[in-house]
Amino acid sequence: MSLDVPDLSPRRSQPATTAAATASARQSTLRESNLALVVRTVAAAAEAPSRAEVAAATGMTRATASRLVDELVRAGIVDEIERPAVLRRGRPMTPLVAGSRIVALGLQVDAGFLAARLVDLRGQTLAEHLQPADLAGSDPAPAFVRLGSASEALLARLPPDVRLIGAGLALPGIVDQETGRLLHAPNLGWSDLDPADLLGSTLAGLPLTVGNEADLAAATVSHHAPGRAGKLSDFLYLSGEIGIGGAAVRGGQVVTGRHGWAGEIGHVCVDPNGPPCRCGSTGCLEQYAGRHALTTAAGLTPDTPADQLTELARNGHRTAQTAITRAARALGIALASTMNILDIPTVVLGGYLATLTPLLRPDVEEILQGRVLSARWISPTVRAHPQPTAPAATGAAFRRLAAVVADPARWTAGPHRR
Amino acid sequence: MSLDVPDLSPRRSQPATTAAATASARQSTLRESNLALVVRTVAAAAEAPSRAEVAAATGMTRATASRLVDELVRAGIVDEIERPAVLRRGRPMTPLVAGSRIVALGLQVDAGFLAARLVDLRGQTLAEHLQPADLAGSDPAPAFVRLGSASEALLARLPPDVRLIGAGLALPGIVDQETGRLLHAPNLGWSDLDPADLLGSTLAGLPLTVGNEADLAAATVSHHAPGRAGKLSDFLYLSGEIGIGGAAVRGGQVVTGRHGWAGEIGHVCVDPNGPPCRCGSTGCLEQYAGRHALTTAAGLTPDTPADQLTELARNGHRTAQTAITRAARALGIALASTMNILDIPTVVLGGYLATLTPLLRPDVEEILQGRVLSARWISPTVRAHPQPTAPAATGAAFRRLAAVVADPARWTAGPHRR
DNA sequence: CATCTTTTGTTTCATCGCGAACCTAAATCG
DNA sequence: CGATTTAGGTTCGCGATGAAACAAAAGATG
Repeated sequence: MSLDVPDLSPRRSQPATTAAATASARQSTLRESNLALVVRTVAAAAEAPSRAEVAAATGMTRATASRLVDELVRAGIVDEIERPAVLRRGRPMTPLVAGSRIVALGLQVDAGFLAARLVDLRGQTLAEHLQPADLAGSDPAPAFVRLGSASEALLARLPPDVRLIGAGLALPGIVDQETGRLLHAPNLGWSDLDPADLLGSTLAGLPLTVGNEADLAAATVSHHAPGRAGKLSDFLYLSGEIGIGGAAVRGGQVVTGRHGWAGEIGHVCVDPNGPPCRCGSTGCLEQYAGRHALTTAAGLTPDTPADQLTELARNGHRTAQTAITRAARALGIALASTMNILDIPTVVLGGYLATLTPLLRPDVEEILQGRVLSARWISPTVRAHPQPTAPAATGAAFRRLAAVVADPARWTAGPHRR
Repeated sequence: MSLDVPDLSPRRSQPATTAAATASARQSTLRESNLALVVRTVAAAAEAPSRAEVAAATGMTRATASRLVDELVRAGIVDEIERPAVLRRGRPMTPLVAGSRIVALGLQVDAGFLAARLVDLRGQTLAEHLQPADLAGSDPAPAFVRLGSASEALLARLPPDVRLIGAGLALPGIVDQETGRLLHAPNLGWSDLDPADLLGSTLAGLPLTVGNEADLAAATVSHHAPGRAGKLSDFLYLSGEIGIGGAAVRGGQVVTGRHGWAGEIGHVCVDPNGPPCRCGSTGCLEQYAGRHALTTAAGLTPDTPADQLTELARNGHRTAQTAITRAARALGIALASTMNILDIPTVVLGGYLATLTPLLRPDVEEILQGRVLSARWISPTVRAHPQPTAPAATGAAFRRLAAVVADPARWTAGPHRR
């Protein structure tokens, strides 16, 4: 079961059908697979590799690797860059990197801001548009109109030779993966709306995928760029502005679940007799470690920044300390349950929780050590991952770009499939 | 990302390596993939298909399907069976089924019994050996010796033409997937031992995989036979004799986690102030809904059978009713957290919990409806799945046989790889 | 400075696996 | 008995990769 050999088995991306009615592999499938392997290899490499290095890394002959690279270069999915000044003996190589003319649009709607960002296959931001906005309880339509015109402005300045391959949208709520509808966003007070529809004509014709904010933010922790893995490939991710968004990453892939509703660690029950949550349940983690819950428990205004809370606690502010201890305890309990379910002993805290990590970590790790079944063999760890603004917008773009890495044949000039 | 096209990408069975250093696909890979597809198709089919039907189901030409089937028949992985009496017009077909001469040995050690079972690729039990045993707190060595001689007896009576492809062992505890060691089995009181070593010479040379009992029992819920999916492909599974074993199944695959420690739903925290658990934590689900906890709370002896408990509760036995309500409440809380993490709204209760399901279900489902975020769109359901004796032994055999379905080329006469 | 060595990348040809078209086998139907 | 229908085999061409020789472009060396 663990061969180091390619697996031509059918994709299980959609719910498994009853029978094993999946397409067989043919010669062209072989080529598609190897094209994808070359793109993955180029994208994942720390240093721009040559054709020969790609061949060595993949086990292909130089001939095959070269043929495939040529096709990818023609399609703009891989770029040849200037050869380096430092030369070794032998014919100088032609360094290969991911194509900078393959671009996706990443969008994010948050309770506090709107973001639109253009990202290329190398993971670099070409242009972005960020604007603060107080959207909690607002009418959704104007927000999407604003986001649409921001996108338009970005796209207008795009050089003519880039290929815009799609758009991704991150939303802080429950999204239906099939239809792309936002089912419920408690912090915004929005329910059952179709973002693709509300964004309107701006993005007409551009394929749009909608996803959960925490899931997409987590993707920027696990990946520096599309196809380039970060240091961590297995971790739980918690982020939150008002509530707590959660995601689980396994093998570098975000665990979205069949409908896209997995990873809601913020609504793991800490204490069934605890305070009521907006979600209708009681004692959810969010009610202890959410920003709102935390600042309120500390006797501060809801929008007190995290570093101020940290400073107060460090200077002996008793209620602040109690609130943080309470949050740490809740985090420990909820994360322990999550780790027992998922076998992922690493937690990454993002957003304002990243700032609080030094205060939270000792208590959380102690509780995890006592409550996680496998702690005796692998000690659970908590770490912070400070994010740039609107990481989920980048993550949304990554998700689209990852499709090019996974199946580049769809974007080459080759014979069109389906 | 969701094409109905085979995916030749490398297996991610082992932890993702840093770079994308995976083998490229070659012609032989194509063949291996299509061989596997044929085996899957034959194994999954409800009615034994002909070569032509295999071709139609997979999208291959009849020529290709026929070639591949021939090779599989030669290797004994697929069997041609007698043509049916009822004939249609045209040349009669040759029905194909999974090979009955490919056999695996499934073993299970439980606190209450030992089991050894020979299962073929069709999922049928060829022979089995079950014996009661009170192993809690016992010395592990004699138990494995007994299991070894039971296996020996089974293997001795095996016809000479069968191919024994391996053995699987189910244990009620934490197992290290890499090494196959049992790290900790609280109900047995065993720690850190090597089952392959203790089973000794009997199975020498036979590859042995060790797995968690609940994970393997869940595999028999999701699959009727190796490669033949059951009705459910996404569910949480709970079983327990003394404690509660848990497993999560997603897309027909048991979610084992990176180290094999996932799915420990029995140790999700229901109430941080609850009773202490053997695992070192407090308020685990097991302490409310485990058999021991349940019978004790009902004021009965620990080994009271489930149907007797049911009868008492139905006849108005107050403490029995209270105990069951308490268990249902705990199940609701723990399962709600699990569902929020995994996006799997179906629970299957096995073992003695299956018997109690009629009493538990109303309360559990009501709590789930209130605590699961996605319940408004998909209502969580609880169902029972009564199992035969030692289901995990069958599951352990299935796991080995599934390797043949996944990669039949390793068992054909073709050129040996690696 | 001419030549050797080394490494990259290309070209040519053989091999292998699948698809397409045609052919044979074995049954029912008329 | 021949026509029809369906299962399955045979032959040949195509496409993709591998192997090996070749061409290119640099430093190393005398």
